[in-house]
Amino acid sequence: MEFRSIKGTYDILPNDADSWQRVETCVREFITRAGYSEIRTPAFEKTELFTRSVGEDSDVVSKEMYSWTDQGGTDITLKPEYTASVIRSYIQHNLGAKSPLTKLYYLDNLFRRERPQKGRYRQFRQYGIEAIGSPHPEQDAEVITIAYELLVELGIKDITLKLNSIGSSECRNEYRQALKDFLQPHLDKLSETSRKRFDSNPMRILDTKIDFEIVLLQDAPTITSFLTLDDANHFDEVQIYLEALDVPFTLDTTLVRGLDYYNRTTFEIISSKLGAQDALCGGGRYDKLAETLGGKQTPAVGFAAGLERILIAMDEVDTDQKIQADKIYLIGLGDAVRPTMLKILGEARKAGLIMEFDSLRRSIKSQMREANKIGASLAIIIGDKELKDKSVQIKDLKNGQQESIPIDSIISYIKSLN
RNA sequence: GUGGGCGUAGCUCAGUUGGUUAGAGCACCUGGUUGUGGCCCAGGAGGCCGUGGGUUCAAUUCCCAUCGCUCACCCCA
Repeated sequence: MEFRSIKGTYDILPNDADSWQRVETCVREFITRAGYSEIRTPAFEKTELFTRSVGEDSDVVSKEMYSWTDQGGTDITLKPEYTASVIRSYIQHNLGAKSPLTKLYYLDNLFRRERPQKGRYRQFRQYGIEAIGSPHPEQDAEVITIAYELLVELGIKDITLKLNSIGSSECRNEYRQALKDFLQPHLDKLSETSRKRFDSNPMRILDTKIDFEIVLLQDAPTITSFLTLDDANHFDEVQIYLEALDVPFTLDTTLVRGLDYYNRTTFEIISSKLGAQDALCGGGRYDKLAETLGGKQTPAVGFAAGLERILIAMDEVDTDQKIQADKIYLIGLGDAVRPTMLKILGEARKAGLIMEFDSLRRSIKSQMREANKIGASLAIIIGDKELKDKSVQIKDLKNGQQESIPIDSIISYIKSLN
């Protein structure tokens, strides 16, 4: 085969498109009800938007971006995540001037060049929301609740909400030092990757999957004990409000997000139905991002959820409830009837009827089989005999009853059936 | 970038201790008398057995390479 879809990309065929549409519709309705409006930004942005916001040293920027220099010499990158792009647009159009609180959502394609595996693709779809303008913990709680309740609404079971606070940058510096002090004596026993992280990004060591290190880290200082009073209060309030909203969560002091712009609240929702890539969604607060991108100081909180992963998690759920519209199949016999047949088709569709016909000039038997296959409830048959006396046969495919009616009354006849 | 698993029909998979025309189920197409579906019956189409090389009288089968898919590491949604 000469051409196939590129590694990490895939076609959504008609069969799967049904479930995609159901999920997308559900997401849009749910989020719209919560008062969030859609924003769509271009598929690519200046590369620097991401290097600056996501972080030069992050995995996403350092090795996963689809970047190129265009013919005009501009460095361009296919969006690997949406938040930076949304904030760029927020600043560019001065949305903050229209309202002190801006609530946005998106549902779109993103691109990262990673090795594909279960729940991870190079072109993937996310939906996400951003609440821009409020520094207060009730906003964190609302955002988290939307993430959680939407998954529940989609029928996904066995999900766990993990919550943490990584504080502000000041206390993170202190914590980073404390963590290094703690690990220093054990440095020679750590894995190679952990030793590298010791210098570059010690907090990532908390993500380790090595048993020995997990045990060792049980006694390590936790970020929560380094939070400033304000940070700690904020975190406490988030928890109080989540309880008020009846959203169950578990605290996880090892939850360190890979994007640089987060501060204070971070969270993640995982599903046991997925493989190693078990995060259905993740997000948190990012109060400094707008400034980083040259805007005014603007607190914000949001999350992103992977739609492929949601679809995988939903697979266990029974989603096979096909909406069966009342289809009509138009059967023509012989060359002479064709103009009349197409006239019927055109008028029926203008009248809002759901009608299909056979363009293969097949036998009546084949056409009847086709009518049955597509689940039509009625078949209209027109041949030379009918053409002569300006009538058609209408057959009810459920009970097999068939009758002859005048060709002019097809639409009114069908409408009278409902 | 690194490792494991897997590549036979559109799909799910048999099979060959190396030996003539490579199979099944589902799906698809056409028929089962003159112009009527669903069940049933009959027939049909569709595979360079992923690709290239090697061993052999003989390779879909054994060996090597390569490509692809997949899962995992890393990181993330």
